[in-house]
Amino acid sequence: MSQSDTVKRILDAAEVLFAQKGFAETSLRAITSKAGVNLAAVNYHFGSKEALVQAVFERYLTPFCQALSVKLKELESSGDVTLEKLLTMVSRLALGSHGDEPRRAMIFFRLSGQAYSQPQNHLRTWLRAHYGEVFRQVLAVLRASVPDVPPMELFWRVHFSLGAVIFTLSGMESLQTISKKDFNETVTASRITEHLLPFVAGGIRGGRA
Amino acid sequence: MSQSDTVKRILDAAEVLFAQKGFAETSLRAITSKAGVNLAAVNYHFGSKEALVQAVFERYLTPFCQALSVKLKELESSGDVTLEKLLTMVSRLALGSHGDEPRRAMIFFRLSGQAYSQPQNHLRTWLRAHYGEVFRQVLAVLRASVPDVPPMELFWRVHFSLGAVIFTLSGMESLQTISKKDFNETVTASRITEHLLPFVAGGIRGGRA
DNA sequence: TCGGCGGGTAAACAAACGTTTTAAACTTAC
DNA sequence: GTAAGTTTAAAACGTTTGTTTACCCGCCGA
Repeated sequence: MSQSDTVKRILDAAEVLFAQKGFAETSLRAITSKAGVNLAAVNYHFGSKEALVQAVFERYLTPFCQALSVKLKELESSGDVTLEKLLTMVSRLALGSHGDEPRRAMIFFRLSGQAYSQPQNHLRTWLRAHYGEVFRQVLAVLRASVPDVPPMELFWRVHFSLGAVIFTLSGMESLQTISKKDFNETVTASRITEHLLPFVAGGIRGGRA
Repeated sequence: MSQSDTVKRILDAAEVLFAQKGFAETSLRAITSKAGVNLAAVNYHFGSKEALVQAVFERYLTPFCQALSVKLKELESSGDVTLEKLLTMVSRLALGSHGDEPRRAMIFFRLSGQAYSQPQNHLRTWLRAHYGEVFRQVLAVLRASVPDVPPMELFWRVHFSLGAVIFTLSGMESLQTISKKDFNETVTASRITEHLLPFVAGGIRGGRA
């Protein structure tokens, strides 16, 4: 078994388990046994459990943010930037940039939800330090797309929207049950997004479509 | 030291630490040492750590839900139920029903955020079993207040709104830093609510105020 | 006065955790 | 072919965890 293979298998197992049970509740032994590698391999390749967590996010976010940055510049240079264009672009990227769509996207959202609701902010500060730049780029384009909304209002509405998105998508499975029972509708990430986009757009604009 | 005193001190310490560091990351030793009681007292009075977590929520939610149920009936019998009336009623209750306003409300929101983002759903199913009834009451009144919104749309929008509320309010402290720096505005729960209510109302109505 | 009983405590428990150490197996280069 | 370096394997390390045990104290009814 080559080196890169072991690293990849650890990351694959880790991201699934972290999304399923949380960071603190997932032991290295569970990860390595699911990955079919030795326990010591994690500390050998990553140094520590916390570094493994970061590596999981890194493998996810780095390509995503690069693609986002490119698409963002495309959109900006295209001339007319509307709120809807920006939102659909971001959501398409989040849902479809990874090959096997729904499974992977779901894991990504659950990880994000975990990262943000975790009280100790080691991970959040690390994320901000590494990926804050792209976030600011998106925010700048967003601001230009709704020039009527005052900056502070926009600041708040963005956070409300983020909450709606992450919270809903990371809790998708439990919603699955209710939705199936009450409305006989199967829930997928893209299905949710259809409902979510108008909600966010309306919220950002401030109740006036 | 009387019995109720020990139980109360454990609950007080536990709710603060749980909100600060999360359930899994808070040890019984940390709780008991903060509370100034013996380690074994937790298992003696509550049976297990999980039962303690439930007890913390129970002490919070039971009076809140009772008050909510009363106010809800008041509102219903008053005749004209508007969305805004319902939302301000709920938010006032959540913010002000506990004596020492901001500290306690913040802890409550952080605990809710933790409960909902926790992957294993022991806690969530327990909460639903115990307090789902009041939630359904609110939902019924809400539905009556916006008769134009189809049930399934409303279902989704409620969850989006819940996400916005819980996510934002449970991450208040980190927002504090940013808001202070960029806008020189101190963040309180009630201040957030001023921004949050129009956002939620707009979102529920579906972009049309 | 005695006996039991609920509340409280110190000490110990087994289990699980992240991490480190040891050595064996493999790859690579000369 | 052998030595150096890299990766895997198994075992043990020292902590920390939630929980349990055994004992002590003060009280109340008999």
